Amino acid sequence: MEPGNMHVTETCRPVTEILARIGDKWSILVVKCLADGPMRFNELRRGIGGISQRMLTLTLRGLERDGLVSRTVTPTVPPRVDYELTELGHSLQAAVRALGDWAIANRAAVEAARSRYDLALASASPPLRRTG
Amino acid sequence: MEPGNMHVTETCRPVTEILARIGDKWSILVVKCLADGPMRFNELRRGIGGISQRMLTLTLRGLERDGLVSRTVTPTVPPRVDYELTELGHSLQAAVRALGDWAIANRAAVEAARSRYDLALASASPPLRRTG
DNA sequence: CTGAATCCGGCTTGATACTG
DNA sequence: CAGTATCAAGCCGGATTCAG
Repeated sequence: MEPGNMHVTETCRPVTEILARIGDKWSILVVKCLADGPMRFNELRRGIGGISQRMLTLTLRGLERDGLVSRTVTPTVPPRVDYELTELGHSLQAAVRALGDWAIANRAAVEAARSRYDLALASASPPLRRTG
Repeated sequence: MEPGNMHVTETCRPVTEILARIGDKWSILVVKCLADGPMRFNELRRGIGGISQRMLTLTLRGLERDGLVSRTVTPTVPPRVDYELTELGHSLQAAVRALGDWAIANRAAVEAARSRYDLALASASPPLRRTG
């Protein structure tokens, strides 16, 4: 297996793995949200919108586990917990931006392709569709 | 909602969408596999390894629908179908590479963080864990 | 305020069998 | 070779409830 001829799976495993982490429904949103600075739990919750308490907790735990986010507890009477992007987290955010740029730049193209595909399908596949 | 203060969800929706497409279990592998040139169905299947016929079909359909992959049928006796990255697909592949580079560069750091986290958890959370 | 525990429905994935 | 159809299993995510 010389370089340049290695199996695709080899080259991709890391990508697939990181994608498995940030490819879920909320991680990216959380990371983006934290990009501007530390935030508290419910601040994040509101900032993201639509995320359940459970999923925010789960997402945060996963991110923390992988060293992307740090969690700071201030044991005041109403407990205060701040989440913040680690250096690793920030570097990831930067890498993700490339994907974001692509997404923004090509959003229209993708949607157009999608429409074309769906339309072509609709006028071809339905059983017994005739010209009349 | 002035720029610079727009809701995170706004900025991220495109990213989340593209992530929903390529964030599944196989899309990235397929795209990477096709990066080197056109491939036939079972070629891809072997090249990826571990993917079921069904999932390859589904993944390919999705990619084709979004204009990332083109499908060319040659109606010979054993049918021949070639899949190829479109220009759009290639551009995506380039964007994804940034993420891939990050993943490769920081793989160790992530795994280390993971181990640390799991270890810290193991020595703290189990009910009634004592020093003895 | 932050978070854990539980219950549950749905989507995604996979195994298998069948078709052209 | 390429693809579809069907069915079962598992994980994900959401709502709700309880706790420190």
